[in-house]
Amino acid sequence: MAGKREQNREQNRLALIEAVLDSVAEKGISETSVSEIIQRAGLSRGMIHLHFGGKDNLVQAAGHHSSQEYYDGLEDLLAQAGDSPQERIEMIVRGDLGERVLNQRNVSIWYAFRGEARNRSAIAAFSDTRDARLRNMVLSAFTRIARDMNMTDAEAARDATHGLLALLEGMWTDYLLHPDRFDRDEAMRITFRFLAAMFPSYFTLKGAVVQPQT
Amino acid sequence: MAGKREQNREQNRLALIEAVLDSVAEKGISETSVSEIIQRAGLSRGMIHLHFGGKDNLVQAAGHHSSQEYYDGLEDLLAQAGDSPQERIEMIVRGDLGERVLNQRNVSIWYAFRGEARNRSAIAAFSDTRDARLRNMVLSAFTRIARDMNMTDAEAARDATHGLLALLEGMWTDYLLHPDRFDRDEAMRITFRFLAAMFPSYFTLKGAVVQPQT
Amino acid sequence: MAGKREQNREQNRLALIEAVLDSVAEKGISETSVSEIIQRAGLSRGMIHLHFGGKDNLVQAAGHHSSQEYYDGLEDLLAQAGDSPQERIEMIVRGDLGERVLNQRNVSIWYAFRGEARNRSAIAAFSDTRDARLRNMVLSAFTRIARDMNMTDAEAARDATHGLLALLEGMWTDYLLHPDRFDRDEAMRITFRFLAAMFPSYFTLKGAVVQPQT
Amino acid sequence: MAGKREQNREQNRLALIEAVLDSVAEKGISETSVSEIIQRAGLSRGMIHLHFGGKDNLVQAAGHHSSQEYYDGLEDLLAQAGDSPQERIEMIVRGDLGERVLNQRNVSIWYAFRGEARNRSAIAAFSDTRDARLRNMVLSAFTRIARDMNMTDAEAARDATHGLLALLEGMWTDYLLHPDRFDRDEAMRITFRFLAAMFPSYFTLKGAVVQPQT
DNA sequence: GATGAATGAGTTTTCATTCAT
DNA sequence: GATGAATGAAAACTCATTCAT
Repeated sequence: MAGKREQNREQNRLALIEAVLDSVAEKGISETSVSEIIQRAGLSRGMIHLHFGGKDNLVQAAGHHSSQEYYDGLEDLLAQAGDSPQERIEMIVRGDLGERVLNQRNVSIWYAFRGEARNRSAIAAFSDTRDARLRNMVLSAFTRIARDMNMTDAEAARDATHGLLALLEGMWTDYLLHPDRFDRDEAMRITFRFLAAMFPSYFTLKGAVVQPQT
Repeated sequence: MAGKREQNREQNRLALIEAVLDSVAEKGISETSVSEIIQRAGLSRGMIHLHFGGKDNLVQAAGHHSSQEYYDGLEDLLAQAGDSPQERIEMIVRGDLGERVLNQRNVSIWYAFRGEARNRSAIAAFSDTRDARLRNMVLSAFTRIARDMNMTDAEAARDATHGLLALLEGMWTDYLLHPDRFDRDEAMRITFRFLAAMFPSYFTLKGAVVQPQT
Repeated sequence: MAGKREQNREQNRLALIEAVLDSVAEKGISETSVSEIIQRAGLSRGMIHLHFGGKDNLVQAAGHHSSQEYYDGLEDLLAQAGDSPQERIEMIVRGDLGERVLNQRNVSIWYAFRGEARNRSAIAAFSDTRDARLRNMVLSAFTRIARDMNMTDAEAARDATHGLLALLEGMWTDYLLHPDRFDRDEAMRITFRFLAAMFPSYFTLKGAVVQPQT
Repeated sequence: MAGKREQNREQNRLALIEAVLDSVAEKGISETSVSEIIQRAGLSRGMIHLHFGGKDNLVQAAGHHSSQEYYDGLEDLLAQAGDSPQERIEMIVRGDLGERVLNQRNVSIWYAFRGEARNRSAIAAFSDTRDARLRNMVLSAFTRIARDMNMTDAEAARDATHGLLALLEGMWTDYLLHPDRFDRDEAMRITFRFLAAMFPSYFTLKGAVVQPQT
């Protein structure tokens, strides 16, 4: 079996990354030691330096991996979304606030990495390109809606984009600080309330208005 | 002179706290070592244990200090605000997005502590009690507005509170990740756009509507 | 073809030995790691243990190889030398200070092994047995000269041997410490000056006096 | 006692250096680990990094120290030497081959440091200035002798200097490789034989001719 | 009270060796 | 036979804390 070793190699790389993410989520970055990582991964000490050349690189790779997973998940969802702009936006909101993405582990990891300038900037390069794509998707959806509504306010679509994404970010922070009392439905309702207030015939408290607006 | 000693004591305590905050802002929590702190403060190694009994306590005190400063600043602003609920809310928004509060140092510190908060409950603590006070101020303002508007939706005020605070949080995250391209006026406009959409006769893109609504 | 395999085997052994010598010359013994060696040799990690049973054995073999090369070269030269004792001595001097033998790589290797020799008796060993042969060649040449000169001083030949070899050693050290400013001709002249001073009618500043002394 | 701590600090620095030199002499550089050093010095692990910032720096400091001791010792001797050039040269020879300087420990250390390019070049900078001073002392002594002898050969004094120092180096190598069979008197006799051969009325097999030469 | 040299537990890193493929 | 991923003992280094001065 020729590929087995190669396959195992990749498996171990991934096991280390997952171990880092688990540890970061549970104990925080500063308590994520090499010993902690290898114990969780059930691998040997030397492996980290073999595959990543050092702990720091591994931690960064883990940050990269986590960010990649987030964007991949979101883009998967969008591929399934309907064509109307409001449906696409609804999909993003539901994705971003859904259990698969917004959960204790992810939120802890996300904030842990953001907490230190070092990791922040290391991940930023990659994250920003993906973020820009997401931002543009939202922006083009809002632009279509604004055009449909014959809105004269040139900044409305851009502000709505910026505002929606900021609101979703804020929900994540909420979750981080109060995971016990966080209410997913409430977060969703608040978000749609914001959308409904800005684009009344396109959104309701429950989500997108799917029927075409006459 | 006993008073002078006491005064010096307090000065040193503060110098250490500020040194921690500077270091946390610049290097992050995990690179904020005792050596880093005393070098910045220009004080001796033993000082930390003399005044705080250990590094962890000092870091915690620094976090506490930082959050206290934030809420103190906000309350100062509120003391100057008009009586109307929309003015009080405007004051909070302007305070939260103003230069004095929303700047690189503060944002870095805030996120650094949050990144570790999950694991160090001691750090998490100070974020909470005060948080409730701000939340209640906003909630009571929105409740008054909702009552004025004869809103039937029982959750509107609570949702608006939650939404506004989340939006502001999101703006902070924006600033954290892209301090260079952050536009304070845009953030303000977006926030008021959200408020204006929900409470049209109380807010405009520019801020609170101060005149009484007939 | 069985012979080809055998040939390849020998090729790999040699490649490893040369890689060790290159690394020792450039980086020193303590920085000559297995990784360094296999990278230079372009062979696999396991090869070292396959052929030599471990790194230490390989390093020792490399030292042995290097010293063998030195003595082989010297004996080649002597085979070409004239019969007279002064010619044989001249040959040794020219060989020892010539480019083929006295060059940066060799000197670095030589001193690197000597630096560790005291502690690793295995390394010390190969420096010794061969050394005796060289010493005896020189000694017998000087003994013949001393007898020819009717020297009464019983120790003269032995002292001359010891002195000449020490002088040559000293020249190597000179080269080691200042390869840039080392002057091969000067080294040669000094050596022959020493010989000419001790055995005036057998040596001049230029080398051996070849004509028979009446 | 104000200076006691400072004094202790210096004592510990020195203890570490001596421990390194002992270990290098006995076990060689590659087996001189931090654990080995602190055990010999009876000090704590952290001390090395406190005083020297790392093992490498300590090892280099030790090399520096050893070299300094050598030159200091030699210069002390010269201060006691007579005025005549032959007496000064005799002093250098006796110093260099005497027990205080030429002993197992020193020779092992000297060659260990020379064995690796890294240490060699690190010490070279300092060593070379001192070496140049020594070399000049010898050169000026030989120059005076050559002038006294009305020697026409312009290079004689320079060659004698170079040759003498090379010969002494060679004796050290001898000692390194065969500490058991090394004979200090023989080394001395050979060296003076070389000097006597070149400057007959100034040196004998026993040393300098002190009486003025008519 | 203040200092900063000293400690040593705990962390990251290196690297010769092993062994499944 | 050859490979190179995997191992883990041992190495270097960091750093909060202590305590003699």
